[in-house]
Amino acid sequence: MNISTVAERSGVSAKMIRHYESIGLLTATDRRDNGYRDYGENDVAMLQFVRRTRDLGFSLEEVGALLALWRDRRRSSREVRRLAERHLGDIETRIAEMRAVSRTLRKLVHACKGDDRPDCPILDDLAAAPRRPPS
Amino acid sequence: MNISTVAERSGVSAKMIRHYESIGLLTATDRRDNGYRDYGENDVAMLQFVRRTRDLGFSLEEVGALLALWRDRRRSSREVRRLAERHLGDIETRIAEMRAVSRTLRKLVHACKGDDRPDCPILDDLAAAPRRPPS
DNA sequence: CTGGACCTTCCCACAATGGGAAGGTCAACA
DNA sequence: TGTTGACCTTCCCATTGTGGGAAGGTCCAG
Repeated sequence: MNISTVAERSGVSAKMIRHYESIGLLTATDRRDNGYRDYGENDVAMLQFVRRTRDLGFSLEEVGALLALWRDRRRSSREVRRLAERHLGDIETRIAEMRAVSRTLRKLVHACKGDDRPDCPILDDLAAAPRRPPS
Repeated sequence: MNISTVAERSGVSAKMIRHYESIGLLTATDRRDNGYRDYGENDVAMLQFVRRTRDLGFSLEEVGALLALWRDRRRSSREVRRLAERHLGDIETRIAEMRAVSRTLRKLVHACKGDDRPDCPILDDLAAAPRRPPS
């Protein structure tokens, strides 16, 4: 199977497959006589795994770890779970930060008339940066 | 005022101040005879504005636009508000996406025993990627 | 045999930030 | 006065993940 076929079937672009191989995330696949990479069904499944894992926001490093655990029949689910928990924690932290930003922005947008005149609470707030407005 | 002083007072690192200048986000400041950049109080305020704007997640391009509006006494608050609204929309979209990821991860983590054994719903789910599990 | 659709590698770009090298300058203290 | 340490300057490199595109080889259908 050519790279573009496996790319389409897995949802990982050919560009990225080559890149993942080059950084060692994926073990290099066999080449045909003409130098073309040659993939099988297992590769489709593996790349789908990568794709899904990326979709859940895991870094490529984490994807590598998860791939290794996936392949390791003697893994402990504890390790997998720990990895997922840590990532979940990161996500939740980032969500919390973004929600704080979102709240602030909503207030500011709300306070701004949005008309032809220059007076603008948004700019005022940005200019008055250092002090934290009392929530 | 030297760059490290203005950096400390504004919360923008000296490295970044130089960088912002190099990409044209900031107009180049005056130099002393020895070639050192020289800053005044206005620059502190301006960099604080940049810092705060960055903290709210605006891109450098948007920071530039906001800086220009801030300086333009004939601006319309409409323009400022539009910019802020667009950014707010982006943030909210991203939050929604991350919350979906977070929900999925929470379910998976919950389903995984996290013991010494290899059975792991997390890996199972990642492997079964393509289909969307019914929520 | 030719053209279009593949494939290969290699370099460049992005966003935003930081690290660090190599070299010049300033100020304080012995 | 000389040295030392803390500044400053520019320049290049790394990060993270993805894509664009060039230059060149290959394959297949008409």
